[in-house]
Amino acid sequence: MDKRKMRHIPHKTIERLSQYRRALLICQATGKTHIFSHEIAKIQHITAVQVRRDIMLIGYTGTLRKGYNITELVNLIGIILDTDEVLNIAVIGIGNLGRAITKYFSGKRTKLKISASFDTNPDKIGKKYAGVDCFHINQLEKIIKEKNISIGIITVPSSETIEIKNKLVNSGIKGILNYTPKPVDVPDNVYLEEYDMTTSLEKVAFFVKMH
Amino acid sequence: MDKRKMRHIPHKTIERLSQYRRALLICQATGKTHIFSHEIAKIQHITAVQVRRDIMLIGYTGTLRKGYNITELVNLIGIILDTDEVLNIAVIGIGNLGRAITKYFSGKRTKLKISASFDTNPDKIGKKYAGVDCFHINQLEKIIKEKNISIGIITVPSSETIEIKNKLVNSGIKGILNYTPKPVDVPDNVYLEEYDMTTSLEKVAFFVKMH
DNA sequence: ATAACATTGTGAATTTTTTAACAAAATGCT
DNA sequence: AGCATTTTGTTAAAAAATTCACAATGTTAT
Ligand SMILES: NC(=O)c1ccc[n+]([C@@H]2O[C@H](COP(=O)([O-])OP(=O)(O)OC[C@H]3O[C@@H](n4cnc5c(N)ncnc54)[C@H](O)[C@@H]3O)[C@@H](O)[C@H]2O)c1
Ligand SMILES: NC(=O)c1ccc[n+]([C@@H]2O[C@H](COP(=O)([O-])OP(=O)(O)OC[C@H]3O[C@@H](n4cnc5c(N)ncnc54)[C@H](O)[C@@H]3O)[C@@H](O)[C@H]2O)c1
Repeated sequence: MDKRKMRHIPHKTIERLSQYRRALLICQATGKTHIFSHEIAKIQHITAVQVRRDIMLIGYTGTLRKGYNITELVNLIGIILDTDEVLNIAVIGIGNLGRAITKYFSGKRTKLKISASFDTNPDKIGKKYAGVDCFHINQLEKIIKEKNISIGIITVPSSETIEIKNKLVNSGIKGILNYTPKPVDVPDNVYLEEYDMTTSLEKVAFFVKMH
Repeated sequence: MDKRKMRHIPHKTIERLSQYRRALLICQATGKTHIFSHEIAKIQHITAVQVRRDIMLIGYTGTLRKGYNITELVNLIGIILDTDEVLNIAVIGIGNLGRAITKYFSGKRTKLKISASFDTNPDKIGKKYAGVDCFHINQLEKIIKEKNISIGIITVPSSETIEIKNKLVNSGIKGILNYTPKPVDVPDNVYLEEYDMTTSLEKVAFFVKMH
């Protein structure tokens, strides 16, 4: 699967591939070797056609009446989503959310590794959280370069968001995942993703209200 | 804006309205009274047409060359998204993530209120987190009914997810926001939203890899 | 007063995403 | 072997979401 072809995979498919892989790994752990499109669909609350279409788009082919080989499919998704080398990640702000994230990723996916965390609180600096060292924020640029960190996750109080974003951008970060409720702007060469659970919750509230 | 009309608002617009409101409230706090579509667009990293289209869909009209009245627009979004009464929410599992969420919502939006939290750890039960009482999980059904809770946020270890989901459904919950990496199934009358940051992070990683 | 400009609102066009429909082929049943 | 069933892969159709294009019209500058 070359880069030209990968460029044509829709954004939505990329998201679903990540979700499929998680579901597949869970199934794999139960000893299953093959899975049908409708089984994946059930887990993800989507249609079987959608699953088959996504799998078709990445050029994988299942076996008729047997379904998809889980190991092969997982590997192929890995070829598309994962980098060749481990991708190093930093968490900025090791409060409740930062710790939840760090713990969640520790010793998990091989290709995504939280390699450092940063804070300003002297009680936290020098400690390890889920095995990850916590450094003072003014070491950010140095450590990012040293450890070849390419993604930063922002979990500081929102008053600090802009400053942290600037520090990350100045350190040459490639991608930012911003979990604070303060939207940021980044240069074109930095990929930005923002998430605020207020939106998820308000969406649930809206559809609850609408029955 | 009656319910019939609201049903025709696309899902994506609902999400963006929530985001617009957050951005508008921030702008409002700085003393601004009006805002242009391209200003909202800039904050949200989308196009101005998209903003105008969304605003058109909810039936609001700006002033030519002056933009949208922030207060009026915020109020109208409130009419669409918010329930009339306060909507009570429970957080199940008051670990790192549960506490981050509880803190984030405490004393924030008037219409969404975290009214109770639940855990099994005896050290946590009876305590308050960001002003919210923590109860033992076997009080779930009782408290949900007593406090008229309609949405549950699941933040327990993923091994417990299914059990908690079942307890919530049996207690008559209307909506579930599942933050554990274990996908769940719910009956048709319960609205479900799931979020796993692995997907966000893998998406960032993918686009970083693609330049 | 006039020209130049900025901004909204929206019909039409385009693009993206999802769904429907069904042929092809493997499996199992009788 | 023949038939019914299941499941994939894909083409075509439909639906949803986004963007284009521009008329309408208020504002500012001269
Ligand atoms: N996106 C979401 O859904 C969501 C949910 C909950 C919370 N949040 C947000 O996440 C952020 C963190 O929430 P939390 O509950 O973990 O808060 P917290 O107060 O527990 O943690 C913030 C941490 O950042 C550190 N910090 C402060 N200034 C810093 C700086 N300049 N550089 C480095 N570190 C700094 C603090 O010492 C603290 O450890 C907040 O902005 C909150 O609003 C987002
Ligand atoms: N969606 C995401 O992006 C994301 C990010 C980080 C963590 N997570 C997930 O969120 C969950 C919580 O993470 P965390 O770091 O807060 O974990 P944690 O261990 O700090 O918290 C879990 C809490 O649940 C409680 N608990 C255990 N069993 C329970 C039960 N049966 N009923 C009620 N409470 C129970 C524990 O006592 C603990 O307080 C995990 O499943 C984790 O994988 C999701």
